[in-house]
Amino acid sequence: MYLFPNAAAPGLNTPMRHVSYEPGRVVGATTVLFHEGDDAEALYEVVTGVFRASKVFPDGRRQVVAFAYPGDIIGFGHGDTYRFDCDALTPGKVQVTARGDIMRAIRNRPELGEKLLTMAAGEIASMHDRSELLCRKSAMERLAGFLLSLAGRAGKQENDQRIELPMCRADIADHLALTIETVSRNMTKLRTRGIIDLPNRGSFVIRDIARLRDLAECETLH
Amino acid sequence: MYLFPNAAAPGLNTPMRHVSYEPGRVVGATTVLFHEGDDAEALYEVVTGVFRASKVFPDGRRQVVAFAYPGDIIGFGHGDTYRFDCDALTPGKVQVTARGDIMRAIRNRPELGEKLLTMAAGEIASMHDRSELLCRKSAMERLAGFLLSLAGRAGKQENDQRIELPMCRADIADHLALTIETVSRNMTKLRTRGIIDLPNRGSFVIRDIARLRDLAECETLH
DNA sequence: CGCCATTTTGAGTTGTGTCAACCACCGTGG
DNA sequence: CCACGGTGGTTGACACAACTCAAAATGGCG
Repeated sequence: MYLFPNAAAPGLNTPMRHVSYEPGRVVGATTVLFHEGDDAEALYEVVTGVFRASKVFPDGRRQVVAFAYPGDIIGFGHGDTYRFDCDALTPGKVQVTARGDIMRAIRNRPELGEKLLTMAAGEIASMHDRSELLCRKSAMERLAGFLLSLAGRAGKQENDQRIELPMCRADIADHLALTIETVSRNMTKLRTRGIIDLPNRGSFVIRDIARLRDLAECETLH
Repeated sequence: MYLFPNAAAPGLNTPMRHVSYEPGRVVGATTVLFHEGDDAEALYEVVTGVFRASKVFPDGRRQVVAFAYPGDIIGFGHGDTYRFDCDALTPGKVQVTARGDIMRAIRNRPELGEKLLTMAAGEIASMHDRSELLCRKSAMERLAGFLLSLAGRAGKQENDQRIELPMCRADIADHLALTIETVSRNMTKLRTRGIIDLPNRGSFVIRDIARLRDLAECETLH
């Protein structure tokens, strides 16, 4: 993931913003923040919009590492060069902090280093969960879990609220390590069972969040 | 993984050992270093032997997170409590460092915090590779890659050298997210094709490392 | 309205899991 | 020294979820 949900390190955002006084950068949809292999010069905090971190393998397969929502920080945990591409799915705004500023800040304020280590630990834990998700869960469990995570990020945990789906099926498929056909079939299944609605391509509505949660957890309800 | 290969942070081992003057702990096979949920009080550096980090899920399935060889450090990247169990596959020796000592050392020497962050970045990168391995690779690619990684750790990159296989099939299966039957079938396939030998349960010999590398990389050679 | 990209649906294939039987190794005890 | 029992490993038959290839349908946009 390489992305830290802000909850992972409460209180860290403030000191980080103080490190640098860049005004923030406004970007349009499809704007590329950086490519895999570029010098990892900066950290990006998503202010508005949705960003996509993805990686293309030699054989052409693609892995969408993460979708970054407001509050997420992109670019931490790389070495000298970025390990994936990052671009904008929607118009948005990012707060840019130079890498060097971070390291300098750590030297002056060791407790900041500790906080970053705590963030790293949280990041590692979430990668753990992700690798469990990818290797042990069925297509339906993955999709249900994904839709729930979108609902959580949007702060819409109730039934019947419309939730944006800014990524296309191919993005979802590459994120969950499935094919677009499998994603589509399971979407349809959820819809015909009355668990979700698909009013149009760019959004969905959870009609029965309890059953969706069951599907995300349990092997045998598909 | 939560384990740092020593290569990830050259020069870090020395300062870490200086933090605490514990003499090292000798343990027998099957000794448990810690359980999931225990207070994460210490870091363990493997001096000799092979250790296993694993996690059991509510439904009884198990994931072997990593195998730790001499030089690897176990216990970093957890929060307040360990996130998996760790026990010894063989008799061995570990160097124990109290967690508090690490954090104290960071306060006094900020550059140590930077090093640890670099290690964390390396750790995150290896988790990345692992999640690619688990979700995009076939059983044969996984197994071939696993055997190659064992050869690498043992420093035996040439053909016809006997390499220890201290873990049982079930451990391998749970590490690669496969069943023991699938592991076994692919082992047999490698043997009948003359790519490896299996002189006994506890070891293997690579007969044709070039072909093994091809299998670890390429989708279509199985 | 009509075009094009995206999504959905359908039909058939395949790799891996499941369940079950069998085998081989190895320590134990007579 | 060998028979025995048990654990761990291998092999076989079958099932099924997800993939592949192909075609149809949908939706957005000029």
